[in-house]
Amino acid sequence: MVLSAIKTAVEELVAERGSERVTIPMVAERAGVNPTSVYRRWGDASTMINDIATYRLDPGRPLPKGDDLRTLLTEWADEIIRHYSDPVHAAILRGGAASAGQSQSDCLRNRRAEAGMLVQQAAPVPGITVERVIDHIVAPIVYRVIFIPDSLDETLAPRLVAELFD
Amino acid sequence: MVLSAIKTAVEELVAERGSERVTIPMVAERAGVNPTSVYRRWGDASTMINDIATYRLDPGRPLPKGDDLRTLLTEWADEIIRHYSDPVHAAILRGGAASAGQSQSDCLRNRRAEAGMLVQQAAPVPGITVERVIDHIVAPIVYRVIFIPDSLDETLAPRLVAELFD
DNA sequence: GGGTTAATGCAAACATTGTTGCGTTAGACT
DNA sequence: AGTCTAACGCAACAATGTTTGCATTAACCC
Repeated sequence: MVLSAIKTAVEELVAERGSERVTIPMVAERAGVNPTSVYRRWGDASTMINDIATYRLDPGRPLPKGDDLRTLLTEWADEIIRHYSDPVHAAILRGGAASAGQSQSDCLRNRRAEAGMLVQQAAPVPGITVERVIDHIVAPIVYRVIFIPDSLDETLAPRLVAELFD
Repeated sequence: MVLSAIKTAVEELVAERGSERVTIPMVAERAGVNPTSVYRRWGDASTMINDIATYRLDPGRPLPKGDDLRTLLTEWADEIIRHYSDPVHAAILRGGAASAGQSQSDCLRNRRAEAGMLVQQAAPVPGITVERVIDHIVAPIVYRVIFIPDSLDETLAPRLVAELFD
C-alpha cells in the first residue's frame, strides 16, 4: 500500500535527518512512489510530517483501567515514555513541535484528553487536577524526549508521579 | 550590520511561517543580503535557525541575586515566561525543538545551567534539586510555550514554584 | 601606507524541488 | 461485463534553492 510505505519512509527519514531536512522527493524515492502522489496528498513536507505525526501518536490504544489514580497515572506515563524512547517517535514528536502553534496542529492534544479521562474515571484525589498532570507528568516527559532524550528511563514515571502526589 | 539584519529576518519569518517553511533565499532577501553570504555562514536553513535560536535565547543577562531559593526561582521563571510570551521567541523555540536531538543542538542547555547556578548559589532547600527544577518549572513552561502558548500568564511562575516547594 | 585575511556581493552554472496535463490502473457499484 | 471515480505514474516544464569562481570591500596588523 502506498500510504503505509510513505509513512514508514517519513519516519525513517525524520529520524535520520531531522524533520526540517526531509523533502518530498526524498520520501517518495524511499517509499518507491511517485513524488506527484505525495504532493497531491499533502502539498508540502511540513503538513505531511505533521499529519503522520498525529496519526502515529494516536493509535486507538486502550487506556489503563482501575480506580487508583496513582497506579493509573504511573502506567500511563510509563507507556508514553516507552513509546518515545524509540528515536523514531522522538524525532516525529520534534517535528510536531515545530509545526505546533501553526494553524491547528497539535499532535499532543489527545494525550491531554487521555489525562482528563484518567483523572475523571479514577477515585478523585484532592489537589490532583488535569492541569497538574499536564504540568508535572506530561510536560517533563515531553521536554526530555525533545531536548534530552538520553534521560528517559524506567524510573522516570514512578518518580514524576511520586513528586506529584507527595 | 549583516548578522543582525539576518537575525531579525529569521525571527520574523519563523514567526510568520513556522521554522519548517523558512528558506535561505527568503531570509537573504528580507535582510537585504546576498543568499551566498548566508549559505557560507551556515550551510542550510535548519542549522541557521538553530544557531539563531540559541543566540537569542542566551543573552548574557544577569541572573536574579539573593539567598532565598523560592524567590530566586520565581523571578527567574517569570522572566523566562515573559520572554517566551513574545510569539517571535516562541516560534524560534519551536524551531530549536525541531533540530534538538540532532548533533549537539540544544538551545535550552544554558537555561539548565542557569538552574544549576541558582540552586547552588542559594541557601539549600531539602528536596529541591536541579533535576526537579527542570522537570517541574522549566519543562511545564517550555511545554506550554510550544504546544499551548495561550496558557502563559503571570500566575504561572508562582504557581509552579509553589507546587514544587509544597 | 602596504599587506594580509575574512566577509560580502555578483553572476552564472547547477541541482533540486514543485506543478501540470494526461493516460492508466484499480476498486466499487449497478 | 460496463461504468464511474479516485488514486497513481509519467514526462515535460517551471520555479526555487544551492554551489562556485571571481571581484570588491573592510578590518586588522605590522
